[in-house]
Amino acid sequence: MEHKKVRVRFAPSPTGGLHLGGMRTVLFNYLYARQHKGDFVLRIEDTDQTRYVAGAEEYILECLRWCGLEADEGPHAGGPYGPYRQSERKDMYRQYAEQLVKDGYAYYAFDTPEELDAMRARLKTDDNPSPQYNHIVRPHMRNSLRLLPEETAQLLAAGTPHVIRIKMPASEEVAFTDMIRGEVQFNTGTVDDKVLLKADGMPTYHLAVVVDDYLMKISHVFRGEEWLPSAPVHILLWRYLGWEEQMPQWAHLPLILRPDGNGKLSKRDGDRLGFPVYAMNWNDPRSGEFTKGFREMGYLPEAFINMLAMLGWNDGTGQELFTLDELVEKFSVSRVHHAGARFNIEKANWFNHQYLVKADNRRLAQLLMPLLQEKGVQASEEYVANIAGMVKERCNLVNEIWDHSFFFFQQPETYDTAAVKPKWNADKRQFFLEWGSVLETLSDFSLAGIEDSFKQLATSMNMKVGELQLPLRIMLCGGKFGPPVFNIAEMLGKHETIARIMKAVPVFDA
RNA sequence: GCCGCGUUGGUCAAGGGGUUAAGACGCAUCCCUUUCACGGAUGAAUCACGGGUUCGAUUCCCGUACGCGGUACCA
Repeated sequence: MEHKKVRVRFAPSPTGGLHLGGMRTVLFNYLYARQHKGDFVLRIEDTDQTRYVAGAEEYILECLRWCGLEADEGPHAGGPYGPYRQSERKDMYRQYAEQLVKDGYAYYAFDTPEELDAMRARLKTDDNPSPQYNHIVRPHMRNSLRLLPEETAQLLAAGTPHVIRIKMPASEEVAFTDMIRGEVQFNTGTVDDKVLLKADGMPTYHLAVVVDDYLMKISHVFRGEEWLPSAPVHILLWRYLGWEEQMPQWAHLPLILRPDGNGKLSKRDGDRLGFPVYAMNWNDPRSGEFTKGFREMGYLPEAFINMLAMLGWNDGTGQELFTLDELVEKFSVSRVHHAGARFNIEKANWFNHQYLVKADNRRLAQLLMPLLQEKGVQASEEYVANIAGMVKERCNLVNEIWDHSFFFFQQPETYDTAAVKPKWNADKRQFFLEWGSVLETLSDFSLAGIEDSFKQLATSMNMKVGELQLPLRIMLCGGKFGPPVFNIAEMLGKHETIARIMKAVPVFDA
């Protein structure tokens, strides 16, 4: 068992956008697999036909691709343990459920949804708000445990709709060692008789995970903490199916919580608080609802991943910036925090800033192109790259580069005159007019050339350089922002610089 | 209700019987810069509560409180 090859899986259900928590589960699976030279499998858990959403699977694949966390096996890549969509494996599950019935670990239940509702309504009290179908109530329901064998046989023969439920022992301790939490124990008496096979012949999650993890030789399961309560069901299934020796090791990851208040982070929180929750834009074909994702908001995938990794894990040294390779090398399950972590968009922005500053300018230019096109701007990639390099350190998101550099692409329409007018006078006006003609004849329109001419003229006119820089900035940008002024002038080029000065002077005069 | 998992500054968190209880984000002040940012410096701010155990508990044990998760023919 210790020598078993590491095989992990990410098993989402294709029902909508992939959010933060899901992506972090992907990450941890990926890190563990790579670290142990194992396999990372993607399995689509689409056993609920009613929740199927067109495009969700492709969307998930694209999210993994964006982050560079692609699976080795899956519906997209194939592999020796396919098919990797549970809907395509439908026929494989029934036999296991039947075997469990035969072995006395499960039973047929013929209760209709209405009968189940009635049972719950009848048993519901303040002390027991959600009655379970368990060892206490099952003797009173329509199932093969209570019915005579011939009655059951008859119902079955007649094709009566039925499910197969696991028969949880009345009181047995089920314990296991969670890789993150250590010893965890449950009493089976508190767990209900989960449905394993639904009336439509599809397995539920509980049966499908166990069967598929077994068939796909999964060695370690990383999943959200919300699955912890159903772990005893899964463990019993492994045991009842006779596969306990092959059972994977469990690791229940802490949840990612809302930044404010209480509860698990949801898409709604993002909408309400104005930050993304999904990895990429998601357009729900059913509701028509559109949700913005990290990618389109201008986050870099490496920053996104780094941020996700630090949400619940750290290496103990205080280091916060890690490349994917470093994470692969340093990740350790024992250092995963036990408690849930509140998501903090400010910190996410800081991570992105770190990577944005380090990012290659050509790449930033390419990422920016769609936005520029949207703004109706035409510029060469080289020009955009230079500009991105100039302003990126004052941005958190790729998309913010525009907000800090738009004046490179279009002349100011309005000016922050309040910042210049109080100190605007004839001398300054004269200075800019003269400097304009100096620039005309300037052969060396380089940063140094521009700056020197500016300073020389200022000195010769007995004026303070510092007091002239702000007006110049406002002439060129329209306001008090942007990179160092002379850099802007250089980037704009001689003609544009002069044009902007001449355009602004009368505005300042007015 | 029941079951499970948690609880170190506003947030992410290190630490783990004796520490001035790291670091990061954010915030504040200052320096740099006649824009903004970056960078630098400084600062405010934390061991949920109550019992044990111990010479000594933030750290170990037990309770309590609080939070979260689960309690579907959803995953």
